[in-house]
Amino acid sequence: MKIMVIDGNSILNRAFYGVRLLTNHEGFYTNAIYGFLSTLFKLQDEEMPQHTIVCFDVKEKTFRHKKFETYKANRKGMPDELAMQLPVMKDILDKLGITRCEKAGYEADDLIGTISRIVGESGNECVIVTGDKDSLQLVDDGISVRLVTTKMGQSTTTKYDEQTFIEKYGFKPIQLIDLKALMGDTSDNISGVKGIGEKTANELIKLFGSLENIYKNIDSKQIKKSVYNKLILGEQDAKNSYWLATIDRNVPIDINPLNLSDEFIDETALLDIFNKLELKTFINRLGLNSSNDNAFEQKEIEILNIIDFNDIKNLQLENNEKPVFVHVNKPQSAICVHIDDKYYIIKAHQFTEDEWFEILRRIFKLNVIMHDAKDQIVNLMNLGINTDGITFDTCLAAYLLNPAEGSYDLQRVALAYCQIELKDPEFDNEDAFLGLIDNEEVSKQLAKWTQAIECIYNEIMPKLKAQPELENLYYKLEFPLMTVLADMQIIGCKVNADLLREFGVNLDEHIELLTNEIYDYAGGEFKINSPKQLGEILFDRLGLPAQKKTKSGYSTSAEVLETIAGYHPIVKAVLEYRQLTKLKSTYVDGLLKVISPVDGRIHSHFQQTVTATGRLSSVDPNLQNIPVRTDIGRELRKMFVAKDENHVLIDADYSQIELRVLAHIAQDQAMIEAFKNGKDIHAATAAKVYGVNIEDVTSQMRSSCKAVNFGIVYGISDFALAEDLGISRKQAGEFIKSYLETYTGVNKYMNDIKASAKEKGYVETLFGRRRYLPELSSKSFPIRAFGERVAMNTPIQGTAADIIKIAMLRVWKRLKAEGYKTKLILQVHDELILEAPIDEREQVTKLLKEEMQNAIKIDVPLVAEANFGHDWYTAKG
DNA sequence: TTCGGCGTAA
DNA sequence: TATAATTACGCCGAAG
Repeated sequence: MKIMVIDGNSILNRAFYGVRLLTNHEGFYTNAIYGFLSTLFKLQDEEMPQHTIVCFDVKEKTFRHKKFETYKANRKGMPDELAMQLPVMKDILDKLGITRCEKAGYEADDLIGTISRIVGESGNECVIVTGDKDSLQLVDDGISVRLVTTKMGQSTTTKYDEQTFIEKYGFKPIQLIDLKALMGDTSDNISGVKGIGEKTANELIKLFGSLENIYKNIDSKQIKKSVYNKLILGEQDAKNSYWLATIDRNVPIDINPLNLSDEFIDETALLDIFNKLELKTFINRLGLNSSNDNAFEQKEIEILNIIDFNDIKNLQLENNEKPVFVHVNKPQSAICVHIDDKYYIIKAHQFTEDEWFEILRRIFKLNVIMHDAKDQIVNLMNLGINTDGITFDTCLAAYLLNPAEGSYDLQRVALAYCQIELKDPEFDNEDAFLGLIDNEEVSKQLAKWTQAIECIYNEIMPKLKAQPELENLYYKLEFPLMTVLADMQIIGCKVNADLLREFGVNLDEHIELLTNEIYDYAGGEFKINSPKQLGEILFDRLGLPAQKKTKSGYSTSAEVLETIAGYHPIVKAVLEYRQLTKLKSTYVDGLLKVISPVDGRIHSHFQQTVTATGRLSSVDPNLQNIPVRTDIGRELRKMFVAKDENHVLIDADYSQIELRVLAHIAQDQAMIEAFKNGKDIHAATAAKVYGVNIEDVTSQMRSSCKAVNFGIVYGISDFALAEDLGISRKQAGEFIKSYLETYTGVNKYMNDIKASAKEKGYVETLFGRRRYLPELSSKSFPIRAFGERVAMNTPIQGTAADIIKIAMLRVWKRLKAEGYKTKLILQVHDELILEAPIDEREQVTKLLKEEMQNAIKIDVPLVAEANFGHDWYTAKG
């Protein structure tokens, strides 16, 4: 008989850190469970044991802790993402009919030691599975260890029996205890003998065999004087360490490993659990799914390489209502079209350019479903190909179902929803692709990726339908918006490159002067942009008072430098240097790099599946953080210009959109009233909080209230407000208190939303955009507190994002429908920028303000203000 | 390559 | 108890 004993905690840990974080769509983490079961099933297949036992540590202190308080004292608890998986893991094992073994006061190692001894002594075979080398001491006749290691996400196991152990280590397994007694083990906080490391310990063991024998022969000439001294000094440590490192093989365990009943597998329960966890591979693996709705997974992929243009015609691609799954590879040079159960592979190099365009034209008339279609739409539209056929994007849907994932590339989504592991493409650039072009692998890989899209679609559709508001958001807003964003990306924004270069030269001159000035003050050259070197100069060499520390040294942030600017002229110079080099490197150089040589315009990518709140983001370059607050920074906006003298930029931005949204969501009558009366909200707030007439509000009072108004939206704390306003924490606390007494509705909303988030596990915007908040059930206070702030902020920021997206879509549609030449070119969270022919300016401005202000009806007016000019600097007003 | 520190925007 | 404001992107230096 063969028994397999698994160190549950050890394998679960390895699985957690070895498999990247996976969750189901509700945000419940599943990666450790996934990894554990993969390992378990793989080893069961390989070893074919009659029975499997999984041992777990119990939370309580063990007999080792009781004797030595320091034992494993430096161990940190499990992260919450892992802790939440543990009880579910145990439940799965129970339902699999696998014996679990736990005993208070003992570690899993001791249970394994005992079980393996009993099995070994009975003449049966025992295989131990663990990720912990300590257990190797248990290796004996009939007892082997499979040591699991994880490298780059792949787990591999090495099998040790007595012979292989001796070959590798040169001594017997049991002598590992002696070795550890000498060299110690930092991970368990076992001291060993001070000053003796791995090398000396190994030599001693090979010479004397055991700790006991070393001390018996302590006067032997074979021991060097220095080692002798260390051994004498550390004798007690060595003995204690020996005791700690020894696994107890005589635990009074509650099971009899030689008489285990046959495993009963509770299929119904397992099916339910795996469905909830969205771990479908295990459903298939265990054959739990008799109805077999994943027929396509088992089906051989039928690949048809299309090489003759006439074949395209024969495909009867026209007028096909059925969904067609399409995947285009990265250099747009091959496409896979999946209809019914066939996969058509079409490679560009086998056709003339005209033929290829015609093929694309036909394909994208079909009812096409893709993953991450926006960049493809951009490419196709640039080729003049109509993409109206595209009806669904699985990437966008995955984002809406859980916008906090961070990344939604096909590989990740396929793994999350279908447990399909797609290999990295071997041909993601033109050369590599041409090299492999006729390789059958290329076709196969394309087909597999396309198959994954179908699987995701089948998984995601019911989930989207189950949330009607989200479904509505998807079809009415996000999906159509994708085309708007593609359009914006194609049009881009014209940049005056000459002016930009000139500005850069100017900056360089100033930077040069500042650099020399700083070197003079510092008494030598150094990298001013290195916080490390700068910190040493300022705080060590010049002896300026350090304020804050970071993980790696002194903080040199602008905030810190400003407080010490009076002490030494170098500080001001550094601050100015920072500002100018920032403008030069990030903006001047950064923007020059991305001006298209074709049209002299910048084509930023507006990303739709990045932020957790529903906002857009902008990359390559980021046009949502072009400076505006300082005069010198704002100069950059003069470089963003309308296409010629017959055009202007029109810039409209919402006034206080987030506070307005807050007033509405919180149904705060006082705040709603203030907005309805068209008052300056910060001044109105000050008047109420300070109890004065609005005419008597000082600029000081207004600015304090402005800070609180901002802070409230972020989930304020007295600490942060105190920092911001430069007042005491107590004062800040009282200030917040009187603010919340003024706006009681806001106060109630903040409490209610936290309670509701905790209860439901998520928060929503006005339009049902949802964000899950696993942070709220964390045991760690900072993480929980973060979750609460996010709960307060996301509905506000997210609703504002929804609103401007609605406005964008309507503006774009009206411009098109009413035949304007004006184009929507940029969005900056609460601001839209159009490029308009001068003669359309007035009408289009009216249209723009109208659509922005009427995007939705809420209990406060939405106000948008518009300006225009030849460049962004002027248009911003 | 990847990470920390910093700074830009809403 | 301990922590200390939301959402992003990009550059530099330093460590790997």
